[in-house]
Amino acid sequence: MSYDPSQFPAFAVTVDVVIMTMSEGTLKVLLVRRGEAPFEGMWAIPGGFKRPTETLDEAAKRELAEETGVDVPSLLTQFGAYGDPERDPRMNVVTIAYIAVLRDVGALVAGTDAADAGLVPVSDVLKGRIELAFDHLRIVRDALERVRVELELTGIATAFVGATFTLAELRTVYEAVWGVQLDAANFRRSVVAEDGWVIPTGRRARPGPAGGRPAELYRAGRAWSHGGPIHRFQREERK
Amino acid sequence: MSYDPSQFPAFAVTVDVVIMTMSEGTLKVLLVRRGEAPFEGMWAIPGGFKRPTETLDEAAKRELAEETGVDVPSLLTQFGAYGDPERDPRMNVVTIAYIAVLRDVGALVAGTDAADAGLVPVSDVLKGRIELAFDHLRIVRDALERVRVELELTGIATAFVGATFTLAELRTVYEAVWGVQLDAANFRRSVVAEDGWVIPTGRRARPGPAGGRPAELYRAGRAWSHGGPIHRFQREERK
DNA sequence: GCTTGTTCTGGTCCTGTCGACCAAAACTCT
DNA sequence: AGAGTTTTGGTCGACAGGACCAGAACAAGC
Repeated sequence: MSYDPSQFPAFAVTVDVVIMTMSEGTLKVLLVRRGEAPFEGMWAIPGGFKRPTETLDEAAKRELAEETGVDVPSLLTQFGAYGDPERDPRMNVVTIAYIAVLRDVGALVAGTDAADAGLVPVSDVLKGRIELAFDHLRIVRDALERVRVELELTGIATAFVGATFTLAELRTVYEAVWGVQLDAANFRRSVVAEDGWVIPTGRRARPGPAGGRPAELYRAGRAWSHGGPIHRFQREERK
Repeated sequence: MSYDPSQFPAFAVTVDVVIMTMSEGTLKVLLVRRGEAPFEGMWAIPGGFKRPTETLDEAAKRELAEETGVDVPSLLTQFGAYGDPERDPRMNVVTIAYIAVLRDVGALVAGTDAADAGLVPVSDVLKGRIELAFDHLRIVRDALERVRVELELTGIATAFVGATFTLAELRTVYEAVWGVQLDAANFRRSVVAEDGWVIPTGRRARPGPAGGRPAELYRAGRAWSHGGPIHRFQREERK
């Protein structure tokens, strides 16, 4: 606790944002291609320096806006800090990592220069099929684990889908994030039973190319802070 | 993503450790009294500067050892980063916050200068009966919430008790952290049913001053990563 | 128009879990 | 010995969750 304000080790502080989305039924993460050394040309999580005048949350929000143009993120959660001495070969950098969960940002990404930004399946990153700069692999791993927990504890699931959605869409979120298969009927019962979480709009969705009965459209109700309708514990152990 | 290594805003990076323990049946937090400005004489969470050569986890471990002498913490978890521009009036300080859960450290604290370290009930801090320096109140609040979640998801409960313990001791941990009342018989069934989590030693504990049947002594088995024996969801809603 | 295929919706059944409650066991203290 | 206390073990009922089935509502093909 010896505390000398004039003499302290200086660090660079950055904010990295793991932007996750559902696309084509699988969980994807937004990556950018680095234009400079070190790790030039390699994929990385978007991020940048924190400014002295802003809070960490504000910095994350700014980085997200700069990268995707999304201004009001439905979910932006801090989940970890990384400060290993050798994580950046140039200097001492401590980074604060955030998760942003967005509705499909495929259009946004396509709008930017397609060469330096892309949506990549999370599984490809975890399996090492895509190598990331710095310790970003570890950050993505931790982010996924956090999303898995958050999915059970909070209303984060609706952040993956649009303003209105079918229960089948919502179900694919759980299935993709947890890597499980859920019974459509049972899922429906659990979600609808949780009072006030999803609100029927009365309208119906257009069936997909394969036909099928049109699904009811719902919109997100209040998000709870504890205890979602779907739990994953037994599922994992038995699988 | 413009990234100029030679020109970046410099920050001080500190590591703060919220040390929690069970004492006299209630949840307590270890606080130190500040000896210097700002906030001189006020209670604060122990912490200090991160060194450029160590990782964040190592820094937290070092701070914990310096403060309590405990070298092998049963639990030391990073749970948040705080970097509001005005959180330290002197300069830009980003702090990484850790939780350390320890078996009763009352003896350790008594060993140090009693004037500048003390175990304080967490509830007193949350209710504002004890004012903390910086944004440490918020940090303690977040720490408690994290412990509550962790208690359900991991084997953290055994970190609060000693090497061997009775199920009644373990039950008071859940009751104190969650603020609930649990049925002793049901608690026992749940915990013992979880295979391999607590291991009976065959020995028995001495009954307390009020007498009563002597309880079996257990020791901690493996800690699981997901899905503890006790859940709190319905409990909270009904209470 | 009818059939087939697909998807969503609603229902039943069954098992396991969890809380409430009760009773016996094993100790201390008077 | 008896009262009080705490642990341990058991029963019972409510309820949630998963497996499974059937009907409803659409598209596409013949």
